[in-house]
Amino acid sequence: MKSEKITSLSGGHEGKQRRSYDDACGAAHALDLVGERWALLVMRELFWGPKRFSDIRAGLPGISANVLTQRLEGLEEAGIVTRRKLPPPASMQVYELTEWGRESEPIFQALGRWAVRSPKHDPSMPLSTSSFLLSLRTMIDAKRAKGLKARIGLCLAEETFMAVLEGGEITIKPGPLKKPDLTLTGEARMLAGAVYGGQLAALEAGGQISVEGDKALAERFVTLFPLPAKAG
Amino acid sequence: MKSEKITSLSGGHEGKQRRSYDDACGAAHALDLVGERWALLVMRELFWGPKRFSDIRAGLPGISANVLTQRLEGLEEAGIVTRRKLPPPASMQVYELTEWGRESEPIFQALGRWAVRSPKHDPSMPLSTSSFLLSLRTMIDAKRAKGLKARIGLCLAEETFMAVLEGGEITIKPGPLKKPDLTLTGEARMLAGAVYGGQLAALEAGGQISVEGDKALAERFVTLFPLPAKAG
DNA sequence: CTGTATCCGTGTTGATACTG
DNA sequence: CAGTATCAACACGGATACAG
Repeated sequence: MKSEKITSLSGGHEGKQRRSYDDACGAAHALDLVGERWALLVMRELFWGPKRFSDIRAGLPGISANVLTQRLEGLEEAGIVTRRKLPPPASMQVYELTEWGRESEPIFQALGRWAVRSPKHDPSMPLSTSSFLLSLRTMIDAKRAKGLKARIGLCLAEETFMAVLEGGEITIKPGPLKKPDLTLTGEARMLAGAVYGGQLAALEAGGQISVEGDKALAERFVTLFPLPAKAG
Repeated sequence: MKSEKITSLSGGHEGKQRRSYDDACGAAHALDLVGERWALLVMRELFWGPKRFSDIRAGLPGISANVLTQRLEGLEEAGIVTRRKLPPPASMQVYELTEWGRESEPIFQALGRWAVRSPKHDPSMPLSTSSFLLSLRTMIDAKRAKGLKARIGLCLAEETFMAVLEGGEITIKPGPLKKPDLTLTGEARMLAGAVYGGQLAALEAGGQISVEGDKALAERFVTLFPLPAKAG
């Protein structure tokens, strides 16, 4: 009878045992931490600030409540997510990434850069706000963006973000931006169509997105995110 | 009755249906492709050249034959792995990564760099040859290695690899190296102890690894791979 | 010897309904 | 809104049997 390959990652704590790869390889350990179904996507939804249970769920069509509960517990146990109760007036619970959790961004970038080259990738599926913002930071071409300095407001589904272009990088924070050079408004999928599908003019004409401010900047902005060639 | 969220990724082909996240996000698509248990680790085992079924299994303690068969089928279907039959004399089947499959290396690097900072990472577990080689390319500090040019033979568990240090990078290929500056021999876990645990001298003295050639180079080599600080 | 297929016990996942 | 309970379907891992 062989040993059961069930190593407790919870350190003595009498909670449920987790399946482990029992492998010293860093990548294998990463999968022990975030390799379960939905785990990485839950983290993705938390990248741009704390969220409530239901708001996380809204960005993850298909996840069920019990699975989200389990993933949040697991991520909290691993030190990737913390849960916080806002002070009494609002008195509600939110989840947010720890600092280390936020430092997982390169994982998403590597996954995204590689997978969009898949012959099977279908960009017409639903896209959450969080995914879209992450994709901008993933796909920006530093060479093309170098020398461009701009402050851009992004309004997606009732949420507002400030994007700052500088030194070939784009940084994004939640919240409104004062006196932006440009404001883009629309659903994530539509803005993705403008940025990745070259449909800026058509989508604006069709009213699916709105472009306020420096139109020339908008035209240039959407050229900064080239998609890599498909594999195969 | 809701739709079943079972989207065929196999395009009309009447094979098994796969569970999909139905999400345009690149990272989500990556998980559709390689998010199943063991999939990434199977890829890891194929990074340094074609392997047979049993050799893959040897690097993955805990995987069962039927699961490995399923993963290889899935990876082949996704265009990540191909199966090839060697010509009649040897007449056996091997699996290898496609070019696109090999380009997934940054995913392993991002996962590894992030996860070794986990408070729960235990480097004393088994380590496959493939993992160790991948870790060298992941952890090398370009600044420290810059200006160092060397050819190093690595002999791990009956397999030989050639590592070439140049321009702050290390490239690794299977096969023996003619007239290396240095040859390191030992099990992956022991060599890892030398490189990451600062145990070069002790392990050599204990006979667990052997160092042939330029000893000063060996001393310097093991300082090129600093581990990042733990999180939390 | 190298894989593949099938059976089976168990654990994980997900849809629905339900509770504080 | 934020989860819990329940149950059915599926995936996993072990064993074994089979095919080239």
